[in-house]
Amino acid sequence: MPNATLDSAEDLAAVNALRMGVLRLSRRLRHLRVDQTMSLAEMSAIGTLVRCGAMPLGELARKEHVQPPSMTRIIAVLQDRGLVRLEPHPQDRRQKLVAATDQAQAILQASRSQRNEWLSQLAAQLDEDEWARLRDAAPVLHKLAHL
Amino acid sequence: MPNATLDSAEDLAAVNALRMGVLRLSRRLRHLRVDQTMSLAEMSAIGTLVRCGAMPLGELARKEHVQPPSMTRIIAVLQDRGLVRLEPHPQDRRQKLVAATDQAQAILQASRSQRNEWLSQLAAQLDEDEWARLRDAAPVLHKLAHL
DNA sequence: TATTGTTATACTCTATAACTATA
DNA sequence: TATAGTTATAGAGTATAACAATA
Repeated sequence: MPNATLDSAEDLAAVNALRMGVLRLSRRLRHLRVDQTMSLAEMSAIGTLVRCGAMPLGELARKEHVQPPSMTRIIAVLQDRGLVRLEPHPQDRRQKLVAATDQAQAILQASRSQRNEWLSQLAAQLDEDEWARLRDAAPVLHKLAHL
Repeated sequence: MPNATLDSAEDLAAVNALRMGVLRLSRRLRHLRVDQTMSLAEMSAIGTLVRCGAMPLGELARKEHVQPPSMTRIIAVLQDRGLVRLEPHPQDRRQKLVAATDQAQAILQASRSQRNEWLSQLAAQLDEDEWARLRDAAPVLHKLAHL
């Protein structure tokens, strides 16, 4: 059942905290990224490709909320590093299917221990209740970003 | 009591969702900002000044997690628009105290109805449980960004 | 004619290094 | 000598507009 109103003072305060928290955290994530040679946008694109499978460049751009020219550049970098490969679309020769390589999958896997280390340091300063709230909200954030 | 371990598969999955959700949402927030003429960094700086009161430029830069030269530029823009004023530090003539003006406070107030409208549209597509999770996590996100 | 993706170009935001003024 | 802030400069990331190839 959808939430229709959402106009209490508490909701508004939460919205502000959410906005500012996301902004500041994203700025810090930029500096704390595990693979210093890969940008967040590149990491995110690879993650989506691994999770959802190969798709045309335009569709990936829509999923990542960037314009097609921006995705063209992101993909060019990833292709140079052997993390994605481009395949012709079987029915439409205008389109290019972008697919993550095995190496991309391996990099995502390898970075997990580093992510874990960084996150543990940060989360050690949260209590169990705070961490549980983040854990519960993570999939909703994800959904919100796609609405 | 601090959370020491944080190494379960569920935790790792939550970390990934959190990272990606924050990244994507911050990208969308950039485009959905209420005052199209003001950047998120500018909004955030004003919010901090209104919330915490006047402070030296360097301290504001640390709070916002940007370098001093970046804050110099942000403040210059805000000063041109009459949203902050610079005052000499009473004890140390090297420092400049940055203070939000009444106009800045008024702008924050005026943008609230617009924020509400945008958020309502988005939140109408979440159910009550999802929205509650975001509400609970917002202050933790805020804290996490400052750790 | 409409659509997919690319190229050319410019803008925004941020950083580092070098500098000035003050402590 | 160390610190607060500024100026100059460069880099990353993204966008819009114009273009090419295909539907």
